[in-house]
Amino acid sequence: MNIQQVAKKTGLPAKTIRYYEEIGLVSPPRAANGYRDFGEDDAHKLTFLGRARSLGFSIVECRGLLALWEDQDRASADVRAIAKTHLTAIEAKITDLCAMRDTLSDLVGKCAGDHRPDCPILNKLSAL
Amino acid sequence: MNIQQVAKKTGLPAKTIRYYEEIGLVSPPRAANGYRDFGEDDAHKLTFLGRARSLGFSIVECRGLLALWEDQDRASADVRAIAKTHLTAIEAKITDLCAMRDTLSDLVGKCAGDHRPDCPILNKLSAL
DNA sequence: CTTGACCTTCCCGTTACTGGAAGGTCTATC
DNA sequence: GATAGACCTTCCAGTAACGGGAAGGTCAAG
Repeated sequence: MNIQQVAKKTGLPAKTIRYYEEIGLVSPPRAANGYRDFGEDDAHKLTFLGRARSLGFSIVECRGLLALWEDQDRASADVRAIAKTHLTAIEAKITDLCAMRDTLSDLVGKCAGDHRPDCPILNKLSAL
Repeated sequence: MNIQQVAKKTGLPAKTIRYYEEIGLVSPPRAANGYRDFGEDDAHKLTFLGRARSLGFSIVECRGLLALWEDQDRASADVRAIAKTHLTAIEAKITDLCAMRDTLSDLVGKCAGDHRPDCPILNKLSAL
């Protein structure tokens, strides 16, 4: 498979796949002409990576998950630990964003949004 | 005021303040020895920036808010527009993260997390 | 044999800083 | 006056995870 084909199959941009090769997440063999020649195993791995990334796992975490995925003797506890850490981080981010949203939503609600210069949003940001 | 003093006063790291000067958000005068010499106006501006950043506004948005803040003839509608756009982006991000959280939370709940290799998390990520 | 769609590598740009090195300055103390 | 330590300065590099685009090789079709 050439890179465009595996891109289509996995849903990842070709650029991303090249990048993943560069950082050692996949190592497709090369054809005689120098083109990457992806096998089903590579495609499967890339699909795995795409799913993990879409769940917000960082590249470092993905590397860890990939290693566990390929280790037949892994303990599910190790996978669960990575996922739990990530889950906690996501929850923290959600909490942060919700606080921002609440404040902003409140301010937007209070701002007349007309031609006049008086603005509760700016007032809040510049309050002493 | 020297940079450390204004840093303490605004809660921003000195490095960040230098960066804000570099990108033109503030322009403190220099003393004879070359040190930045912040006035109350600079400190106030930096406080404003810190608050806006803590609400998740990007630097570009902050630049816009700052310009409006300093424009006595501004229309509150312009401020409100920036805030609403940002609010929408935040809400989208929250939606995304909540979806990730739900999926992950479900998977973590299903994973035994013991010494055995069987793991619903990896199964989900590698499903064909 | 040419066109167009692939493929390759390489390098820069993105966001908003952070860390660190090399070197000048100020203040206090001995 | 020397020195130590706490400031200050600039500049350079790195972060996460790619995306854009240039320059150039390859392949299949007409």
